[in-house]
Amino acid sequence: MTKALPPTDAKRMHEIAEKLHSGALRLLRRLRKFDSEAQISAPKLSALSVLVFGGPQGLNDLAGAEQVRAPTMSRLVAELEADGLVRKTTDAADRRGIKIAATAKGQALMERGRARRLQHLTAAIAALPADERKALAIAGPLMLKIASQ
Amino acid sequence: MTKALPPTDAKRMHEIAEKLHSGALRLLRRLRKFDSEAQISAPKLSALSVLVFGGPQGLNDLAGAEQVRAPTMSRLVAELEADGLVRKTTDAADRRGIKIAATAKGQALMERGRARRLQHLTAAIAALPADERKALAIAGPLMLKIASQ
DNA sequence: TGACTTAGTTAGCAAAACTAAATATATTAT
DNA sequence: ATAATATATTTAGTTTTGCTAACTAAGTCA
Repeated sequence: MTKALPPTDAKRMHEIAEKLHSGALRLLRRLRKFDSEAQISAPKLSALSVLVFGGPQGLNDLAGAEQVRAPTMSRLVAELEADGLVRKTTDAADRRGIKIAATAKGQALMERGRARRLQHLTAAIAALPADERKALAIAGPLMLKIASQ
Repeated sequence: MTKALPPTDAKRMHEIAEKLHSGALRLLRRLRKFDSEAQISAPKLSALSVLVFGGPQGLNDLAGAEQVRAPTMSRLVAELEADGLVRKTTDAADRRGIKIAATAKGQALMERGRARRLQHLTAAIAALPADERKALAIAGPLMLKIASQ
């Protein structure tokens, strides 16, 4: 069952990608369980999260990011705005467009969930040997870099 | 703006956790955009994903994992079953329970999305310098380990 | 045995998500 | 100026989600 020959470069890249993907997926899925308050639906929470972690953006961009049609996102944003979690401002340069941004309240909401997740993740990391911790310390910023390419 | 003193251990752990968390989050959010087919609603896709990547399980476990009540999951599973993506078998040992498992069709559906995501991730990884790639190769399995604690 | 617990389902209902089509308004191109 | 395009919203409708309460069936306990 052991590999007799060294895998090709392409194979190795793919294997790293595979493991990274499933690792990230499973980790976040696990941490998600510690969220449990929020008082806000999944689609709205997801949209708010995009705004908090990805910065202010227009309606179509946000709809695209969330893979919904514009009217759907328009409603979600209106509801988030009614809850005081988001603010809409008309773009001065192009006055058809709006800029949707998370309010302090919206950021605080995401922050509370994030804090709970981080509490558990921090504990897990603290229990690791130093070399493994080191690898994770490098990997975090790297994933971010890949994500923003 | 530079740190005059070395941060405490607790602070370092927390910072690693922070970066890892946001890195994983942003990376997956980015890769998610390459999904775009599926033809299945988000709650169902998420449940199916749990089954494919987490293995067969009972209704209550699945409901817990997805943070929904049992009746809701019961219906979602029934719909997935009607689509041939999932199979229910009664547990021989405890005949109240059922075991819900993804079918080959269900696995294939997830696999297609996964393949598209991996294609992009592999390309990004291949473009990295060797040492960074190395860190990611270690981080993937590590995140998985943390997730399954 | 009979009472209790556990796993899952069914029924009925309210809320939410999502869509296409139509509309208002601003911008760009001819 | 006029037509075409782009951004966002409203309307009107369907579909899906998700809940509680009530139920069936199987296991456990005393």
